[in-house]
Amino acid sequence: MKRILVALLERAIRAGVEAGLLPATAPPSIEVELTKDPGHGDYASNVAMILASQVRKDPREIAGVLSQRIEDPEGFLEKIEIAGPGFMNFFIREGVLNRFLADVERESERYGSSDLGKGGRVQVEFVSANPTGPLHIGHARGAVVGDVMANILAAAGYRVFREYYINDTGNQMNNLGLSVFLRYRELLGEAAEFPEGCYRGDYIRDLAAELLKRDGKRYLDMDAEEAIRLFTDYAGSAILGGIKDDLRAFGVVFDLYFSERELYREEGVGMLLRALQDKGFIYREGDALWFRTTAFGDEKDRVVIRQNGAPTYFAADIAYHRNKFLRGFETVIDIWGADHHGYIPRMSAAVQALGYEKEALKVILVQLVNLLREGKPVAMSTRSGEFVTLREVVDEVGKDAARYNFLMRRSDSHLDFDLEVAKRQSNENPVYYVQYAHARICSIIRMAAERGIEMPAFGQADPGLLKLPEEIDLIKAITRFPEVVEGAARTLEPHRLTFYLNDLAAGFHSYYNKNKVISDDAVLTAARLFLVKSVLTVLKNTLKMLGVSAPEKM
RNA sequence: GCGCCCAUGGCUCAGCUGGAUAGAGCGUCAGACUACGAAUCUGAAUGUCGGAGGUUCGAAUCCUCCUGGGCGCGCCA
Repeated sequence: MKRILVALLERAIRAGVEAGLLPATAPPSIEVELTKDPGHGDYASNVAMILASQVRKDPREIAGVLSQRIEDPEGFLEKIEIAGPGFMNFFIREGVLNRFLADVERESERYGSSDLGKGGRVQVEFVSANPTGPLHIGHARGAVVGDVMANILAAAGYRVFREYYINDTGNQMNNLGLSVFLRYRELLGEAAEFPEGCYRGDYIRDLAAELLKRDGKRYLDMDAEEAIRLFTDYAGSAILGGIKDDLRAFGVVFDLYFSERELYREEGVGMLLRALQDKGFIYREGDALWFRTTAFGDEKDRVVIRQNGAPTYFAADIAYHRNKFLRGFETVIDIWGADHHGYIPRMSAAVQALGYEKEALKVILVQLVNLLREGKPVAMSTRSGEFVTLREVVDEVGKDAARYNFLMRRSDSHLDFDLEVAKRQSNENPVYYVQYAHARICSIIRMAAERGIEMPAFGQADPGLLKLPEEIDLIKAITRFPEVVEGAARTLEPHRLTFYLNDLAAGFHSYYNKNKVISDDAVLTAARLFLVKSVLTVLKNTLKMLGVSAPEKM
């Protein structure tokens, strides 16, 4: 409906310009919104005021010109009122909105999808935690945000690819191998000092024990460096395997786990740097190579090759991002912890230096999660091994509650996650509110079937009977869904879905408590069943995008 | 010190990129099951949108300054 009104307004503006009643300025982007107050009609637009400010005329006069020029051959509109400082309020004729329920029936599980992305290829890279330990609660939020963002983009018509970057080289991996090796020696009775930077979690000891059981004590006789390398490989792949399992249990599946080691094959990083050097972005100062990121607005230049000849993390990351674009992605979305925000300018600089548009790289920052139990903070520290793992959270509160909770705030704001509240089956827990609406509708449909009432198709029901204010509101909410998905895709804000879902469920619950769907009036029953079925479809589609189950009973 | 983000009822947060009287949930108080599922609903109270200026028909939203918080400022990843 919104789109139709925008089109009508566009045509009216053009007509006004042609008639010489409006000057031919750049047409503003036309906005139409649902009204909050029924006295303002169903939809309202502020175009007249925008136009007025451009041409210095009375907005109400312009609104008058526009509303006279609006052609409405299909008779959507009851009337247009000009109100306040120059709003145009559209009153939709009774029975018109109901027609849009046919869209829901026709598109069914695809309702809400659009072709906004026009098949453009987008890569979403997320989680990307070092395989030095199991995923913890902090990673969980990024995992859900990335996964759902990918779902939203797919629904909005993009071809989406999910990727996990495995940071499997460098000091941290060495420390992992060393940590396991030290535990191994400890198991064999050798005293071990744990240097700074080592990992102390129980899983380290478990890995050491596995190696001991499998291969005995032969690593003791080996050159220590060689042994640590083997331990690193073993521990890294074992931990990565665990990470994959945990993610799968959380409903997060990647198209590709990309190993950083790939980048070093065939001198990939070196060649890239030479290419950048040719473009003049690399210079030598002292024994190090620097990247001139300041050319693109970074506050200082950054080292890519250290004095000791080793590439920095940044160097590898440049190569990785180039690799992404070479694979044909037009847009690359990275999901990072908010503490990495300072890294954005240099990554953006790198992308531009490689010759890509600044907008080709988008970064979603995800803030930290405060893990609570009954309102009290749970202590966390990776190094010491005291942390609540993703696996434990999923086991304790369940996938649905965990995922939903992580989407209840915009991702760049802090989130309190209370384990006790999340598993409580009460009104404090919003997942159930939505799932309950779904289950309730399923229950109504079951009841109808038991009474031998057939589920009507759109053509069989008389949607014109749906004229209660709550029914109109529900229909409006349903027609809003595709816009919500588009909005979430455009702004990269997955939390919009949970807010929408909550609204829709509230609308339904309220309606349900006031009105009977199934009654003696067969025709009315058919119309209402159709409405409720439409709500069900939207609930189901949204929950699916969130990766949350839609139970038929609970 | 410099840079980025944030500040909205008692608490936790939305606010559709400048619109009409700032909205939810939780908590509090008062109500609703002989009704398709009460994990639900209905109603009530609570706000100088951190403060001060500015931009304009119009500001929670944009600009400047101040206060208070978070984060970043490695040849770490």
